[in-house]
Amino acid sequence: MSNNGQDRNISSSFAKGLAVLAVFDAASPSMSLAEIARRTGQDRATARRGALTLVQAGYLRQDGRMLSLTPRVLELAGGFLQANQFGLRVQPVLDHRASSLGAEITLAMLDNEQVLLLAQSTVGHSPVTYGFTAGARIPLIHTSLGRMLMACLPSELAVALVKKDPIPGHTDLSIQDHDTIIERIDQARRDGLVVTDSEFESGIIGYAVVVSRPGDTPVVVGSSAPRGLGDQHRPEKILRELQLCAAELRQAKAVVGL
Amino acid sequence: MSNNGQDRNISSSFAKGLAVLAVFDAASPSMSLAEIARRTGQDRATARRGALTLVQAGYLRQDGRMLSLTPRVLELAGGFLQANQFGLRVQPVLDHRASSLGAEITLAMLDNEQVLLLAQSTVGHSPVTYGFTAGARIPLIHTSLGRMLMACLPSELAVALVKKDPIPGHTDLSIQDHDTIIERIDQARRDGLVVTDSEFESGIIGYAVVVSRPGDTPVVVGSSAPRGLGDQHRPEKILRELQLCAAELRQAKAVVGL
DNA sequence: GACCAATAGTTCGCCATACGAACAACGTCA
DNA sequence: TGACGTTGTTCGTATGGCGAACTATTGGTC
Repeated sequence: MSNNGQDRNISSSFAKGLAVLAVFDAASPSMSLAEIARRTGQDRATARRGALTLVQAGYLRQDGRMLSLTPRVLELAGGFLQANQFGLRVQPVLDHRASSLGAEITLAMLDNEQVLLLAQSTVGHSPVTYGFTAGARIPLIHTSLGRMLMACLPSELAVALVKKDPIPGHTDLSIQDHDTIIERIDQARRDGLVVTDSEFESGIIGYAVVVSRPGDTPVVVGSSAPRGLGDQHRPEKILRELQLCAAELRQAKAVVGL
Repeated sequence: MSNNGQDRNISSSFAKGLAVLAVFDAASPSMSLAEIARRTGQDRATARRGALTLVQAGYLRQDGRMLSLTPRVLELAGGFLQANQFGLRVQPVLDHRASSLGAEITLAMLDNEQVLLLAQSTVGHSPVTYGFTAGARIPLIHTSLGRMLMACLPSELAVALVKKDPIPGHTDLSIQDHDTIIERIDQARRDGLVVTDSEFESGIIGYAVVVSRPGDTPVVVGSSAPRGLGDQHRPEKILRELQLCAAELRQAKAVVGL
């Protein structure tokens, strides 16, 4: 058979190998060959070839039968971060604002129907630390960042995303109803900001505002604070600080063409 | 011919594709197909298949004839960072110490005969900002981090690294003589610390100390300050703070088995 | 510890797939 | 305008990857 659906321009072996590399995430930092095969849906032999190639290239490390990522994968991300001048243009803004605010600020965008964290400020004595880092992924539906990102999309796309999967419940305050969530997203679109309360982690209030200009790839910044802190952490102050942060990022032309 | 040197366990197409992904660095954030082919030493057609596969997988973005990395590559690094709990164990230590010190602190290791930056503290009002980020690479020979890393290696390995390439001169104070550099590395091994002056960037003094335990993969922390600052930035204080930082990282068991 | 079952890792013949020479499509300088 | 260097794309061929079959390892039961 001459051409059974495969594009001659795409290298399927390469794509399968990439899938092996991508399957390592926070939930499974170290896996056996069989596990990799299961998670990628590949034949064990195929997964093996991919993994051994990654080991030889230095991206994967083999301890007995377990495989895990090596620091070399950072180099791949480093290319992106330096190309977009994150160190010069993004991080200083996040850090400065976070220090005025006294809480972490996170920069995020949409990727693969999840929230992809791009950068994170780090102030010394933040009251709340999740341990999320750049490159981590968090859910769309029940986070302030995710809601804000969906609000940047055309309405029908956002609706499709919400209705796509059954909605999980992270806490007992997680909104489970499709229509209520869509309504919140619409409101976020009108307001240009989002506040969520205890929907992803109990007792934590999440805030988010838009960074990107309408039409560009959606990018947002957000922050979180435990419920019931003193005057200093009033929602208005946090949101104002986030707006300032977003404005500075826009001005620095830091997030163009992501 | 049955087996002309190729290992049946390694997928050469995958390895070539990875080379395409890895060729994007700070110096060339956006490249044409022909340029990728040249830099990877691959045939243009091969480079094209690799690049198109990366585009389809979402790691590369095509604007006209230029290709550049997408934020999705961060996800790969995210897996590593989360697996090693950088957000929880490393970043807070770096940030806290950096804030006492009033200067950035960088965590680094050896990769591919260069210094690979693993993590970087971020204090709001640092006097000196290079804009380096995690995943960036800097030279071995003329940086404090690099010298300290080489000092962690068996002597003959360090010597081999120094003698391998002709030594570039970044500034007019860069040491150009093989033997002098080897001597400095030996001294670093004895002292457990390194100080360099203006060898990589003029007017900047670099400091570095070891984090890893002897026998483990070498990991170091370092900092830099412009020459001629006030009392607060005396070398002793910086080195003491770095030693504290290294001790805390060891205690947090944060950098085991990299 | 001997047995078995289930699961994990590895080999090898066949054929789908990736290689690269050849071709086409731009630019661009004389 | 025509000749040339450069870049992107096609297609026949041989080579490298697929996966069924095999072997090794783990873990549970008597």
